[in-house]
Amino acid sequence: MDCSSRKGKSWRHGKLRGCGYRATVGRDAVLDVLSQADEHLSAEDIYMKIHPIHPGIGLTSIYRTLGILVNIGMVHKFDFGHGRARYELAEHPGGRGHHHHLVCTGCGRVIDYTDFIDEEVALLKKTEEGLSKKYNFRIDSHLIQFYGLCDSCNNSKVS
Amino acid sequence: MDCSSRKGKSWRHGKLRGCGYRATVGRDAVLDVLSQADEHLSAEDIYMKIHPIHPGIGLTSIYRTLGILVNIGMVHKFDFGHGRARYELAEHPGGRGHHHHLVCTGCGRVIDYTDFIDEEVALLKKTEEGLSKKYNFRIDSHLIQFYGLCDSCNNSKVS
DNA sequence: GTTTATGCAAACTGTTTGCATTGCT
DNA sequence: AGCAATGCAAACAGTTTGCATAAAC
Repeated sequence: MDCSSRKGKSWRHGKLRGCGYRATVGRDAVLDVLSQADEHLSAEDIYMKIHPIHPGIGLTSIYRTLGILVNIGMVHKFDFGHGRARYELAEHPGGRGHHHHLVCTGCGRVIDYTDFIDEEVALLKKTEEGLSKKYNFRIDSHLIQFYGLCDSCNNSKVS
Repeated sequence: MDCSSRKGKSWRHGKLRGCGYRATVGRDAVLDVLSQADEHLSAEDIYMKIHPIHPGIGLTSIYRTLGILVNIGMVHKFDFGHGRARYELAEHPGGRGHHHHLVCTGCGRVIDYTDFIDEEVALLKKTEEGLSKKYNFRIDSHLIQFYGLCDSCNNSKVS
């Protein structure tokens, strides 16, 4: 979904409103937490961060809000295979902050990397064009992840 | 995990045995179903296919078997964001059968594509090398997925 | 004032686990 | 024989939903 909106100081509200949603305290709080986060947060992580400030906001609303934000493209939802979904603010591919993931299958650690991002994004863009045409598919986003063992898991492994 | 094994007609048994697991009817059945499947199956899909032939094999075993197979690298586990994990036989990157995914966020359809695979794999390999070195990470596998709307979902969308 | 969002508790779903039994080697 | 694998039922975790209330517009 795209839903037009003006940018600006509180363009989040604009974006929500433009998509037909109301701007509420809870939704704002979720966006605040996500924009201050430097890692991928689970719904419960977000709840924990919001709760001290807005004790009235329940986990259910967090889930409902995240659902909306993912739908309108403001937030990306990830699954690193640890049973719970993780969320982060959407960034334009190629823009500052765009990254891919390195997931440790040992301890679950997730490293964001930006190395090779430009090349990757360039190839992805080309691939996207080809695929869109061939399969008549409108591509909205992509996901690149590498799986393996991180430094510490590698060392602690008995072989 | 790597676990040495001889190839050959029933190298699956060898692989299992080599990793210290026993070769059982259930495990064989799971591997059979996976190798005959032309799409990504969920644990329950696999159960459904096995049940008519081996009514004695329960869903629990399927899960346990899949866990093992994923661990020893014979099977890849995917999450396309539809609540259930999906499994497919592992293929060597660059080998015949290696593909990436196009996931429709509308209807959940997953298209395997092999277009651009060579280029993608080449770049991934280079990226892997760089990342391995920089983060001292042992990379075992990668995941590339594109999300968007498929042909039919695109057309049925009212905008 | 009307409509949408929320909280709470209960429901749901996919997956995991405990334990007694079975089956591989 | 000995130990690993299995089935069953129950437990579990994250997420979703029904419904009455509260808040946004």
